Amino acid sequence: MSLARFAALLADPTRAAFCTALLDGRAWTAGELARHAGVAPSTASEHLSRLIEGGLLAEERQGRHRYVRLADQTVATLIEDLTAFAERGAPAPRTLREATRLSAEARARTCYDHLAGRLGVAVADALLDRGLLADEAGLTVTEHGRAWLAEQAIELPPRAGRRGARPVVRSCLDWTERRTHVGGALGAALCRTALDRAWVERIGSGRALRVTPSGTRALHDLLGVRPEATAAR
Amino acid sequence: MSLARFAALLADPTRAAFCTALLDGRAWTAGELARHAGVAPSTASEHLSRLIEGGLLAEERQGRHRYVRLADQTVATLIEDLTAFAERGAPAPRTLREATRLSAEARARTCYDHLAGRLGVAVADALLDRGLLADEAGLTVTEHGRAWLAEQAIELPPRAGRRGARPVVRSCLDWTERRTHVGGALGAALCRTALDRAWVERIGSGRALRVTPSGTRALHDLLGVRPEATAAR
DNA sequence: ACGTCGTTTCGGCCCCGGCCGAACCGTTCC
DNA sequence: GGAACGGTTCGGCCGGGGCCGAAACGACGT
Repeated sequence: MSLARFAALLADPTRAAFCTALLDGRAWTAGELARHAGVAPSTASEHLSRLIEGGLLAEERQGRHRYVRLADQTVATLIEDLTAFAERGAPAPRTLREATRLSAEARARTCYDHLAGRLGVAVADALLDRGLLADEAGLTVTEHGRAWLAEQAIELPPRAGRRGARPVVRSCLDWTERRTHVGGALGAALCRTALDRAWVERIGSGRALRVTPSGTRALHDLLGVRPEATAAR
Repeated sequence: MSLARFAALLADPTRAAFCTALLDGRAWTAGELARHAGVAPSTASEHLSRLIEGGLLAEERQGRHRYVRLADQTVATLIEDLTAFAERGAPAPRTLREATRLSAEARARTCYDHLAGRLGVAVADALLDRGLLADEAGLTVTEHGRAWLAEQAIELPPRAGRRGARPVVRSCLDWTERRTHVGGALGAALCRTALDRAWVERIGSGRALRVTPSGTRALHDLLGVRPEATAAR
């Protein structure tokens, strides 16, 4: 596919809205996306087919539902990068609602399937500070780190690290912080754990997260993440 | 600017052709681009205005000429990334001309203002092997490296490394090799030196480079780059 | 001063593609 | 079986935007 044809997939407001919504890493149904973007179901259906055809989205049919999600992490990164570029130098948001959403996402959000925003960066820093990760020609999990993960009962997928599977740790550049945070299978496992154990919870239907009181404590006790790092300003 | 409006800039075959051509890092005139893309000068003029308005291109007026180039390195990276994504899984080129061009670009090419392709990766590896660069939380020039650059009379711009100026070394992911090569002010200086001293020369009007015999010798003597790394296959 | 050349502006043409509603299909629930 | 529901297909409408040619503009060379 040519560059132009590919870019055209994201060049429509409705399709762009779909992709932005899907950045939360969850699978949405066709109807949810249609309502979210304010178009008729028939319109949404055609858009989804094109996005899937173009390799940006993956679908999963269940009964009468059509679930779609971003095809993989690289798509999520690409869309975040493009958005960051498009929005650079953008004027301050004009509505309070918008300002609140942006501020919440800057504080803590999901980036496809892992943690981003100040929370994501703080966790990455903590893992490096404690020697659980090392930064030598790319991030790697240390021996110490493996032991810690086992201790915390944070499980990586069985095939993690094998040839062909997704890398265990992948650094991912954060557009709000301009800092790297932890992606890859480890990033996904950490995010899943944080949601499962109610360290964080989703705010509304978007990508923004709130760190719960017990989460604040857990992150501090386990990783030394300072509460200020993720508190509302 | 919204994601959709931004993507729309690249979603037109003519504008995409302009950006791809400009990936060679040089400044082209409006007329050259028009002929290159096969459109009327008036059409090209409108496209250029939109790309500049959108921050993708920078212009410089000289007399009756309008020179344009990519706005900066981040734009070049963005376009290379998008192209790589769009072309993933693309079938083998259908024409001999196309196959030749791709193979030449994979061997050695410019990426905006520095060296890429197998040549770029080989040079980056050589700099690391010889301890002229170190990879510690990002690439940095070592003491040894500074001395070597001075010895070779390869000059960095006076403000290099100062706050606000472009970083001295920036690793840049190569889409053909899936390996990092050297960008930033150092990458630009190395590329300029290689062209000035006729270690490499441009093939035709594109981004592809040929390593000259004296270049092969110089790269081997100075950096230990093996001739096979950049010879035609 | 005059012609040439690179570029820009404008008017007008035309097609691509996004949108909807209506009809249809398959699943689920009663 | 029938009704409700999510999703899809199709036909038709409509606007945006890419294209060109004509005309104008400004720089340059003679």
